[in-house]
Amino acid sequence: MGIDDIHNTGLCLGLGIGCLVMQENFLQPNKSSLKHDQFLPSLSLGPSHDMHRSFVKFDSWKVHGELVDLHQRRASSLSLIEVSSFSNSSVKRERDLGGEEVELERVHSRVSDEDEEGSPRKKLRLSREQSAILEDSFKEHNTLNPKQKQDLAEQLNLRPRQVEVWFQNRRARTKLKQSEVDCELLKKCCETLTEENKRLHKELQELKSLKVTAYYMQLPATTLTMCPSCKKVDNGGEGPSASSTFTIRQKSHFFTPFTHPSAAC
DNA sequence: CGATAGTCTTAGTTTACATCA
DNA sequence: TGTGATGTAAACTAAGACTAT
Repeated sequence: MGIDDIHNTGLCLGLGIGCLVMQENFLQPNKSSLKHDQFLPSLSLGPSHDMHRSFVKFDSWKVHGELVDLHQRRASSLSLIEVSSFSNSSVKRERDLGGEEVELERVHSRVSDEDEEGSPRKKLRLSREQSAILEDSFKEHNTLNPKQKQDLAEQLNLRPRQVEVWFQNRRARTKLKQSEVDCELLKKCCETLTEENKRLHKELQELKSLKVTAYYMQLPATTLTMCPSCKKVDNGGEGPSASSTFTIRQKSHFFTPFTHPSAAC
């Protein structure tokens, strides 16, 4: 049973609201307390990164000062940060937040493929310390402004380009993980709907057989509106048109009462 | 107000390295 | 111990959005 089948159940609206409520709660977190490593489940199928993107952009500007402190503290506790750069780079000037220019290393793709000897690039493996500091930084904000990038690169003995790439890949991994979580939620939602659909089909069959029995026994139509939960009989129906009376009452009376029988009576 | 260049991000891909059967 | 398959992560590319000039 796929997602398309959910729409075919004819029941997805009611249960879908449950999902939407859940989604709404997930998508409206208290943003100021949201941690980047605690991603909230979401059933959103559309592109949802725009809101998140604008949020993290704001966040990265806001906490810049704290970030530097955090990293300085962390680095001071480490005995050694390995030097892990392999490739050449060209130098370019990038504008900082305030418009002042900061000299940054700028790596152009093909240049970085070769080291000084012109041999093919060696693949960098970040040390544990480097990874830990990058993770800490990512928890603070998952994007970097040029100044933050430069500071982090200096602290880690990496090129700014390497820091930038690490953040790009880290964001991609986070997104992938979140997709997996979303997928699991959708699966569970689908299973729930399938069960509900089966149950309702079964009830429908029972009601249909009850109706046929009543017709052949020539019982009054009002008998058919008896609630199966509380056994009360609704006397409101009148006239010989047993089937139409029953149909209308079935929809209004029997749909929710199975989950909340007392509320129906 | 439209054109252009520069920057940044994402999605997808390639590639080097580590691990395991 | 050597080797191929596989997974992971660093690095790259292309395209689109946005902004400043």
